Amino acid sequence: MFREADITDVSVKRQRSAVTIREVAKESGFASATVSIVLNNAPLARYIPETTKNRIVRAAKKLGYRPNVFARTLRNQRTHTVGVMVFDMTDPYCIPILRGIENTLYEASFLPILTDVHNERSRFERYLEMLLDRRVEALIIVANWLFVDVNVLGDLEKSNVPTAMIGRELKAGSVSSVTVDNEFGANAAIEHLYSLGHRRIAFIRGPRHITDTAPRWKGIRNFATAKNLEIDPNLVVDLPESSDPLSSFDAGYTLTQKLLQQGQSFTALMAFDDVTALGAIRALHHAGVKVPEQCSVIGFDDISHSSFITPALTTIRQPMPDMGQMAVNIVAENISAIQQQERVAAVHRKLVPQLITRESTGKVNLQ
Amino acid sequence: MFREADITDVSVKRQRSAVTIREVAKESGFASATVSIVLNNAPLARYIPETTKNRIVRAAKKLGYRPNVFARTLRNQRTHTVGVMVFDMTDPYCIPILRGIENTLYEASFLPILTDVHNERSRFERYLEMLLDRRVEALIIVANWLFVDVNVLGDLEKSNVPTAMIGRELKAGSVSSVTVDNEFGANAAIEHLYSLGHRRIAFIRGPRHITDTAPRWKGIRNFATAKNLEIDPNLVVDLPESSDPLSSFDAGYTLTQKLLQQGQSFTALMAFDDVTALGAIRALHHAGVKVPEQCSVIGFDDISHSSFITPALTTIRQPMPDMGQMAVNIVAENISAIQQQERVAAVHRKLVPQLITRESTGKVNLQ
DNA sequence: TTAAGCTATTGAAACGTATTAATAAAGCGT
DNA sequence: ACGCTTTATTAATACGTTTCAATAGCTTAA
Repeated sequence: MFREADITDVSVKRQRSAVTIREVAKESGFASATVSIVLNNAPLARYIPETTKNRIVRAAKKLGYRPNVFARTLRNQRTHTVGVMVFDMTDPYCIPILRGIENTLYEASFLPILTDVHNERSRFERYLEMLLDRRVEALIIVANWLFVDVNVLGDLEKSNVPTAMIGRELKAGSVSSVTVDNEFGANAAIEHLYSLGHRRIAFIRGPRHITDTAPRWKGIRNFATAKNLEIDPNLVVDLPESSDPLSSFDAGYTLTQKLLQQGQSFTALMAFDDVTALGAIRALHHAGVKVPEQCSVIGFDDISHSSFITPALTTIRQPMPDMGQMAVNIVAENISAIQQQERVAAVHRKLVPQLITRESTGKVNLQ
Repeated sequence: MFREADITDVSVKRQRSAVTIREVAKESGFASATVSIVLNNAPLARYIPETTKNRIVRAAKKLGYRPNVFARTLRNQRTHTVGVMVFDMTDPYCIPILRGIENTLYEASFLPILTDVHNERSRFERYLEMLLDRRVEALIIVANWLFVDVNVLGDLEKSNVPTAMIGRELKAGSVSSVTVDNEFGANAAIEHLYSLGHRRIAFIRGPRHITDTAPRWKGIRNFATAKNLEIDPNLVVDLPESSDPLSSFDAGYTLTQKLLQQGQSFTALMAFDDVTALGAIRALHHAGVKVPEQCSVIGFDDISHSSFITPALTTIRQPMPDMGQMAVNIVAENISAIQQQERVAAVHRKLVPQLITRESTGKVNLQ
C-alpha cells in the first residue's frame, strides 16, 4: 500500500556525462590527442600556445566534460583509490583512526574503499581479493584486536601493494606500521597512580594473543622494579581470549567483581584498555566502592566514551587521528616512489601516547 | 636514521594479474570471445558444450586469471560500487549504521566508498562529484545531525543515481529514506517515565534545525495531553544550534546545571539524545543528585556509550544496523530495476524504535 | 643552401573486456 | 538432395582514455 506522496518517478536514464574527449575535440576544433595533452597538462603541453589551450579548456567547460575514470585507469593504471581494512568497526578505538585516514586521503585526492573484516579470516581473504581486483594503490589495515595470524601477513606480502598497518607491527616483511609506544604509555599510567600515593594497585592485563599486552605489562614491571613497588600477584588478572573487542567490558566487570569478592584490598585499578575500565567501574559501583574516592581507575586508549562518562576516565590517550594520518602519509609516499620507479622500504613509526588526567583518579589519602 | 631491521625491500613491479583474457584464450585453444562467454555464463553459453567450458575454466584457473575490473566497467557500465556519505563520522550514532551498510553490501558483493562530509557544504559537493565520477551505482547518505540545506537535495536529484538517505526524509524528490518513528519513540520514553510515577519531568529538546526535534516533542506533547500531564515551561530547555553532534554533551551539562541552579525541582529528565543525557548525568552528579535515586534520566538513540556507562542509560533504541541494511536493500532493488529498464520510485521506510530499560531510570517514590 | 632543431598538432595504437554479427558445421524433416 | 533450425565458435568492434611516433612548418646555425 502506497500513499500517493510516497511515489516519485526517478529518471531511468543514466547518462551522466556522456560527453567524451572526442566531443570536446570536435567542439574545440582540435584532435582528441591535443585535448588530452592540454587538459592533463602533459609534458607535450609546453609546445602548445596559450590560445589553443584556452580554446580547449573553454570547450571542455562548455560541454561539462568529465574524463571517464575507468578509461583513464585502463590506460594509465592509476585508480586514486586506497583500500582500508578494519578488523572490527564496532570497536570505538578505530573510529577516530578512520577519521584521520579519511581526512588525510581527502587532502591527497584519494578515495577510501572501506571494508570490515569482522575478525573473520575468510572475510579478510575475500575482501583482500576484491580490493586488489579494484587495483587499490595502497592498503591500510586497522589491526585492532587482531588475533595473531601469520597467514594474513603472507597474503599481504603477496599483494604487492604498499601496505601500512595501524596498531600492530610486523617485524619481518614489507608491511609498514604505525603503532603506539605501549611500554611508555603503561609506564606513564602507573607513574600517575604511584605519584598519587597508590601502592596497592590491581591490574587487569590484556589477553595473551593481543600484541599490546606484553609491552604494557613490561612498562609496568619496569616501573615497579625501579621504584621498588611490590606487585601483588593476587591483584593481577588477565582478560580471556576473545575475538570481540567489546567483550572486555563484561570481562572487566567480572574480573573486578572477583577481586572484590576475594577480599583483595587495593586503592587503584589499572585496566588494559578503556572498555575494560568501564566494566571495572561498574563492578566497583555495584559493590558500593566509590570512584575515585575509594578506588582510582585508569584506562588506556581514550576512546570517546572516556570523556563522556561520569566520573570522566583518566586514561592514556592514543593519538588515533594522527595514526591514521601517518599511515596515509606513509603509503602516499610509497605510491609516489613507485610512480618514479624508486624502491620502497617498510617504515615503522611508533607514536607516544599521552596521559589524560580526568576524574577517575585521585590521591590515595582522600579515602 | 634507520635501524637495519627497519628497512625491507618491497618489490617495485606491480603486475598483479597481468594475465588477460587473451592469454586464457591462447592457453585453452579457444577465442577470447568464447572465454568471455563461458566465464561470465553469458546467454550464449548455453550452446557451449561442457567439455569446452571445462577446458576454459581450467585454463583460467591455471593462469590465475582475474578479469580487469576497469576494462569490464568501461564495457558494461557496472562498477559494483556504492558511495556512502556520512555527515560526521565522529557521531557515535552512525557507526552501527555503517556496520549495517557494510554488512549488507558485502552480501550483495558491492563495495562501499566511504566519505565523511564533516558537515561542510563544499566538502559535500567535492565528494559527490568524486563519487559520481567513479560511477557509483547508488548513494547512501547518513544524514546525522544534518543542517537543513535545500541545495544538497538539489545536487542529489541531479545526480541521477539511486539514493537513500538515513535519518532524514525528503518529502519531495526521488531520494528514498529510512528513518525512525521519532514521535513513537518519544512517546515511549515519556510513557516509561510516567509509568514509574514521574510527574515533574524536565526536557532538553533538540536544536531547531534538526528534523528529529519537532516529532519527538510532538510525541511528548501528545502523551502529556492524553494523560493530562502538565509540562512546566520552566522545565523545558533547548539545545543550541550547532554543527557538531558532540557539542550536545556540553550543552546538556550546562542546561542541566542551569535548571538545577534555578532551583527547579524535577524527578526525571528526558534528553534529546544520549549524548545530551550523558552531559546531563554529569551535571546531576556534580550537583550531588543521584541517578536514578533522586533523578531518572532517559536518552534517545542507544549509542554504544549508553550500555557502558554506570549507571547504564535507559534510552530509546534506534535500530541502526537495520537502518543501514534497509537502505542498502532499497538501493539494491533500485539498481536491479534500472538494470531491467524498469522505472523506479522513491520509497520511505519508517522503523519503530524500542525502549531499552537500564539503570538510569527508577520509580519516583524511591527517593 | 642544407641540416638540424624547435614548435604545434595529430593519427594510430593500446589498455582488457563484452557483445554483435557472422561463419560453419551438423541435425532434421520432407 | 534441399532448405531450415540448432549448435559451436569467432572476428570485429566499441567502451574513452593516454601516449608514441609521425608530420609539417618554421627558425637558426654552419
